[in-house]
Amino acid sequence: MSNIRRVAELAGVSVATVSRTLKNPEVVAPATRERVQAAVTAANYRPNGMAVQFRSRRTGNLVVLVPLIANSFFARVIAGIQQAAQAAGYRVLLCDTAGDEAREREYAELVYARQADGVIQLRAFDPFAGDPDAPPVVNACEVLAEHTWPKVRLDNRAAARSLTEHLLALGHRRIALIKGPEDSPLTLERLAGYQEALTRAGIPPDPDLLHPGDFTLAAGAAATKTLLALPERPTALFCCSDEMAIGALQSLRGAGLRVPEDLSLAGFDDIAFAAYSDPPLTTIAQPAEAFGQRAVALLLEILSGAAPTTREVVLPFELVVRGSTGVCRGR
Amino acid sequence: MSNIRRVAELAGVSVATVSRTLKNPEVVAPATRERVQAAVTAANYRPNGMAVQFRSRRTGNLVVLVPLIANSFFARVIAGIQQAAQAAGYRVLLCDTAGDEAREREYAELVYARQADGVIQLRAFDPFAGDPDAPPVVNACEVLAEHTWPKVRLDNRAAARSLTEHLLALGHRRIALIKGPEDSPLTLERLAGYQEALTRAGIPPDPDLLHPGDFTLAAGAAATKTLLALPERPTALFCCSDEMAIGALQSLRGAGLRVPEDLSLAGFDDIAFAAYSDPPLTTIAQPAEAFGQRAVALLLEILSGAAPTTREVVLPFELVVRGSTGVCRGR
DNA sequence: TTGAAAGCGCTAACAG
DNA sequence: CTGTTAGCGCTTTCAA
Repeated sequence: MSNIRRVAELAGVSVATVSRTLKNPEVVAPATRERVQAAVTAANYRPNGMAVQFRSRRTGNLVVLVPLIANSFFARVIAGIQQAAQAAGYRVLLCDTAGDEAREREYAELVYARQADGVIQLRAFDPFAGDPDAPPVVNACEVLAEHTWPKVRLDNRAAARSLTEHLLALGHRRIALIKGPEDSPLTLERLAGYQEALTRAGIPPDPDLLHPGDFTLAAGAAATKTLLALPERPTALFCCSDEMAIGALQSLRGAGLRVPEDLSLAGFDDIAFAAYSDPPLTTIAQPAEAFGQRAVALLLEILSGAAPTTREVVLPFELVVRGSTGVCRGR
Repeated sequence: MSNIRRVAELAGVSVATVSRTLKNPEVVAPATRERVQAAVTAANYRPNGMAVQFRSRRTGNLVVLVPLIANSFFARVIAGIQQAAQAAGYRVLLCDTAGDEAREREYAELVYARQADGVIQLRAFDPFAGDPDAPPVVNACEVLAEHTWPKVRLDNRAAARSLTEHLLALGHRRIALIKGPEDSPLTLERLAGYQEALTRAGIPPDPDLLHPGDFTLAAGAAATKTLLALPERPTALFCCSDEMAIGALQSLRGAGLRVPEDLSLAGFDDIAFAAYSDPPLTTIAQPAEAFGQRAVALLLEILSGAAPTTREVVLPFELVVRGSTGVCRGR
């Protein structure tokens, strides 16, 4: 594979002229330009990306830290990131952190090593904690409220409130909540929204109706079994992810309960499968791809050196009512 | 951020010695080594990755071309790739090709630009077609049979045959097949396995029972509607992906048909949702993560310059029988 | 065991 | 408009 010098020789010009022809063709005389272009073709020349990066001090890479790539929701976020990054000429270095902070730090190191220009963190964790010269980071999806990072988030509290109000409006009074992991900001925000709605409706909180989960199918199924064993069964079940709701559905069937006749069920995320369960799932739709796109936009803004115009983007959610929730007939 | 020169000054040695201390500590005198290490810490020095790559002509990056990141099956393959690459000190540049050949070529270009050392292609397409000095590629999942690339694949034909035989053993004679895209090798192989099983059972092929799809929920639902409208309805439905099978389930419910009493249903892939549908899905389990891991292993082998020991890895499948298939009671 | 020196391939002043 | 020149930060001979 040939280098710029060979092209220069072939075209009978200096390497500087070749470089210019490639980057700023307009400053090169048409005749010269054509000669250089012909030489480029003849030599099958392609600039050495490593040298270009090295020289121009810009990698064109973005590191993305994802809790779990295989998750239906994050997969869509990643698709959005991917698309926006590509459109802007950036590449995406994907790291499935699997909740492992060491691995997360390892990838974050790439920025120190100048292998990437910035980071998109999809989890509420700061791998650069306490570092004075931490690189540019944008925090999306699960957000660290107290941090100064630019954020892209949903109003999870309002969303959870909205869904809970929907269940209340159907006459439900015993509404169970299958949460995310105990310490996750997502969990806390959604729990707050849920409790807010109940309080407004004058319903005292019942800790028995709260159950932690980890957003997976299995967690939803397991939590549901526990909740069904309560002396006074809930009449509605609000799961903090659609996957948990689909898991819940299995346990409900196992217990011989019909949805929504015996018990209403709702999820969160509106993944593709939500519309295909039996019955289709009432849920909160999140604009997953938009999370990715907006995060990239914010990061590129920072990288361009412009004063950051936005510190926080709050994306809209939508309550999607399908067949899994219905009027409370119980007790 | 400091560079190697500053560390050298701080430690009172040459830059060469600093470099050696970092790469080959054993060739440096212990006393010197310690002085250098102290200087590295003091200066908070981290080697400039771009310079290292440039100099050593190795990027440590692998490009992965994925048809669709959001797909439940590919998400698992990617997780496997990610994990194996990380363990070997490689990073993954992920490209969601969305079936767009131009985009695929664009990412493939990264290798020419020395921004990546090799490519893992998860689709049956050669972005380097006709190029004499094409970079190292490993082809996994959907494989281009006629190509010389090392491959990691499933025996799709045997898998489809095995599933079809399962249906035949249950007494089914009219078995419909919802395929993948018409020209995909995956489709052709699975179709061949399906037909082989029918032929062995002495059942003449019926083109009406074949329907193309694109592996999505929506495609499964749509194809099923068409198949149910046939004058003589099939008694079993074999979908080439679990997502299509779950989509099919919706149309079957819509038509008032019970599974498996009125019609047996089977999928392919064994995604997590397959065990949670109603009824749970009979399917072919693929070792998705292993596809990724083996592909990385093959690629690294090539990159290391060793003579390639393996040209093809065929991974095992497993027929998982769940509740969606049952004895044929129809007609 | 260490240092000096020569680049890797490219870009970007600065002259001309 | 084009060429000369000086590196970017690091690795790696080659001598000492």
